[in-house]
Amino acid sequence: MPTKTFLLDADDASEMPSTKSGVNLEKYQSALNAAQFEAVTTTEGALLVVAGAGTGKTKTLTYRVGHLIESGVAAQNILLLTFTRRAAQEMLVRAASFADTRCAHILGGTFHAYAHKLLREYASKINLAENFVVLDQIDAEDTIEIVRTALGFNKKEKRFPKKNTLQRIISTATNKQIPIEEVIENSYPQFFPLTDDILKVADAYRDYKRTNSLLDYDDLLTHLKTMLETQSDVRHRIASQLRYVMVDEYQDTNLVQADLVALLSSVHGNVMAVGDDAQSIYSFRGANFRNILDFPKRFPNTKIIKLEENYRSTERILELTNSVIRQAKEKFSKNLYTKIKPGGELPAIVAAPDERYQSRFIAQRILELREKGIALNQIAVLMRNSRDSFDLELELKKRNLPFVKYGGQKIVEAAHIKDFVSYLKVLYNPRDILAWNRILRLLDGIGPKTAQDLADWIKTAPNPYHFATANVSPKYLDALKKLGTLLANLSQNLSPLIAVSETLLKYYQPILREKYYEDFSKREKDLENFLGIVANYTSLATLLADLALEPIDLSAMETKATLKDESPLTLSTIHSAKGLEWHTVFLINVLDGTIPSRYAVGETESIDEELRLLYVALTRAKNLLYISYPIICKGAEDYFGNPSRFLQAMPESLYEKLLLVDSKQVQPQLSAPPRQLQPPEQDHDLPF
DNA sequence: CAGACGACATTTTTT
DNA sequence: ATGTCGTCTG
Repeated sequence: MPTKTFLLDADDASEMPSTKSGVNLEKYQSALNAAQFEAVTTTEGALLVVAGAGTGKTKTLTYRVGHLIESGVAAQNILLLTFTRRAAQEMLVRAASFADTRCAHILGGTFHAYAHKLLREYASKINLAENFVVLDQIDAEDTIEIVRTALGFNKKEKRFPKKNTLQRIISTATNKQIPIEEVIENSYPQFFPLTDDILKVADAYRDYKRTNSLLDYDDLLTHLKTMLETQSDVRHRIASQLRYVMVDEYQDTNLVQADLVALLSSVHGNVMAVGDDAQSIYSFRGANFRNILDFPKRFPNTKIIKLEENYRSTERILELTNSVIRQAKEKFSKNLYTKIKPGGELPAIVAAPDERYQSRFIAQRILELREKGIALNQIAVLMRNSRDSFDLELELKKRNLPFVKYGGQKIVEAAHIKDFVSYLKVLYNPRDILAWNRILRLLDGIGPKTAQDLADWIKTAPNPYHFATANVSPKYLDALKKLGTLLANLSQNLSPLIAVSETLLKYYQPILREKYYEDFSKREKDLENFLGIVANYTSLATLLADLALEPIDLSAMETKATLKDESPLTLSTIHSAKGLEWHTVFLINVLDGTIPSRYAVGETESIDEELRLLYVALTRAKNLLYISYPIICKGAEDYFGNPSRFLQAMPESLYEKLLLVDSKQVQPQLSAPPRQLQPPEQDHDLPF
């Protein structure tokens, strides 16, 4: 007998929180200012909160969750989309502590993670294998390489774009929702004559993903969007459940994500976006700060609330940051002010003779601050590029200052971790062609071609672990059999996961030593730490999904593992510092060409984005702010670096200059001597 | 066809 | 400093 589904409309009348009856609003009123309070209590309809840096954006979201839960809304009816999982968890823990433990159970996470969850659930609705594989960026590049080679473009043209360029072109087109031709024309004019071939690669890549059930990051969003657009019953089911949808960092969403927000909130229409157009720093990922301006157009009758009172920074810091954002060509109407932190120390601009001096200055200043009782975890060093801190890291290690670094290479992107994870992937999904490809090439005598041939066999083999039935040369049959038997045995019993991993590590270790003989011990330590992460998981599926969707910073893992007592100092890229704050912030390498990045120079739009990036960095500081750059930079040849053009445009009254003088080499002062800083006592061990 | 070696270019930021 | 490409050898 055929069964039909009858969809009931959301029953608002009966589910409605008994308006504010059970909620003690005084608690909220006393903790929030008027604008924040309004944002928290405006629960119905569309709401846009334009929140300047440090104006209590997170607090507002946190309290809003608390308020909804205390009003009787069930946790599974609230969705909070954030930029990182870290951000979501922090908010939920906070909400749980002041309001109700149920706060911890609301739906949420990143767009990608939430999309992933829904797609697993509804995969069958869009002809997607339930055990589809999520490709991280490296996987995506490797896949593109496979189709590129299959198309023969690897030898044909000398200057054919490389796999990561191809990946970027394709991804940019998706994220900005523009044709690939346009991306090439705008950003990669040198490849314009090859447009047709690039399009062929893009098509082949899409087909390859579809036949092999592979989804890259962009697919997670676009597949969900397509599903919600075309399957109205699914959309209705999902959106009915989501009575309240909240989106953090809306200025960094792209068009696809904006569409998703609309689709997810299409039944109830209770959607809140929080963001700051002045802090939009992800245009390279398709984000457009104009999205936030378009929000009211997309959702008619949007109520707009502005948060402009800053609680984070001192008046001196705010004056400087306000002047920075005023340099933007596209102006923003924002006027941050402070009532509670008047005055303060002038921010300092530090011209260090070279990078070594810069590092010594920072290390020494941090030690002084610690003496004064500022905890290390209240201090951060920020930089434009992850590698800008290498010299400083050496200095910090030398002085035994513990630090955690965020940004830069992700643990799963390191080749040896990727190798190891591939074994796990093959256990999870024996048809994971990409993972097979990787681990097969680790065997002696198997190169790209043989690996590809074997992968083709695996695709249809009745038992992919049973290589005896494959038609392979005896040269490597033994090695294959050994691998196959190991995997077959492990797949019989996947728990405990940590035991499986240890067995695999034993198998992989000799390969690792052979392949990376130059630095295998460092890599072995990485793997050891990685097993520590694995130990927290019981489900292989969850582990693999988390690795793809919430990549862990390699060095963060490394340092966390070695930390003992003192809570560490933070080193972070500006991008990874979003939403965070510290008592003291150092921003290093503020050079023209670094920030603004030399790749951004030329276009007003990208220069503005670099300026916003600087703005984000400076607005992280609560009390002390140091901006530094080396005068002499090292490269193939040493050269004179120019301070960032943004610094040169700052009014001189808003900062003080700091000149570093080595205590051993007292130099004659040229003009009025700025404040001097004494170098460390133990400088005798420095190479001067 | 695998693997080693040398030339060459190439360097953001992240889910 | 690193990865990628082409070329050569076995």
